[in-house]
Amino acid sequence: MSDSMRRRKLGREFYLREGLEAAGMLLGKILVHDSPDGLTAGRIVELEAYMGESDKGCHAYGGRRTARTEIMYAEGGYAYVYLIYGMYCCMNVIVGGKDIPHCIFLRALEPVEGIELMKKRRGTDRLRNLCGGPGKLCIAMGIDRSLYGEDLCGSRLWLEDDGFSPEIICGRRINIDYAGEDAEKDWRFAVKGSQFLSAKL
DNA sequence: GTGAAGATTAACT
DNA sequence: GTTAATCTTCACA
Repeated sequence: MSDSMRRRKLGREFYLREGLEAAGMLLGKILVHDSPDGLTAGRIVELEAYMGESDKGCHAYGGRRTARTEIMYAEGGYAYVYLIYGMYCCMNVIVGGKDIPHCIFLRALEPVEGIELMKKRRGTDRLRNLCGGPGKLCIAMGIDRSLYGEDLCGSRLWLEDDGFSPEIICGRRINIDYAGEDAEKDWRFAVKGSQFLSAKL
């Protein structure tokens, strides 16, 4: 393949932009986790933007700053991993500058590397079922809360650009009815035509 | 210290 | 379409 297909790790500067711009840029990028069990990687095909203190759907809405949301106030380029419903982990990428708690919630990945390991972790052979949802992708990638606050410019968990520039479609975010009028915002983004989305857009 | 609610999923009817 | 599983986090006392 040509040089443009070579993957390169995204640097700190990539994450220092506001949420909606970062969302568009992150779509189609590759998430890589070098775990003790092996390396897994997946292309981001679906995500949602959470726009900080003014976004009712965001954990940092209204300036809420607790042990859990603390990492969102750091500068961009860190992982925000949390447990939901006592059973599943979800992963976010922190973007924006220091004290600007924008984040990108990863909803679905397309498996790229370490697929056998993903199948083993998920207990299924169906490719489309490996990473098609926020909880699923964390299981498949081996992401848990030990990666809370992990530096995405480090060597355990990071994002890569392989030159792929997807056609982007957008729609309303999912399952945040409690967010009132902010639940109406078209802040969910996906790669058009991908077979790996968590829900129809 | 106590209690209510949740950025989900899979298995139901 | 509805619901149980399951436990951390946060708000209040």
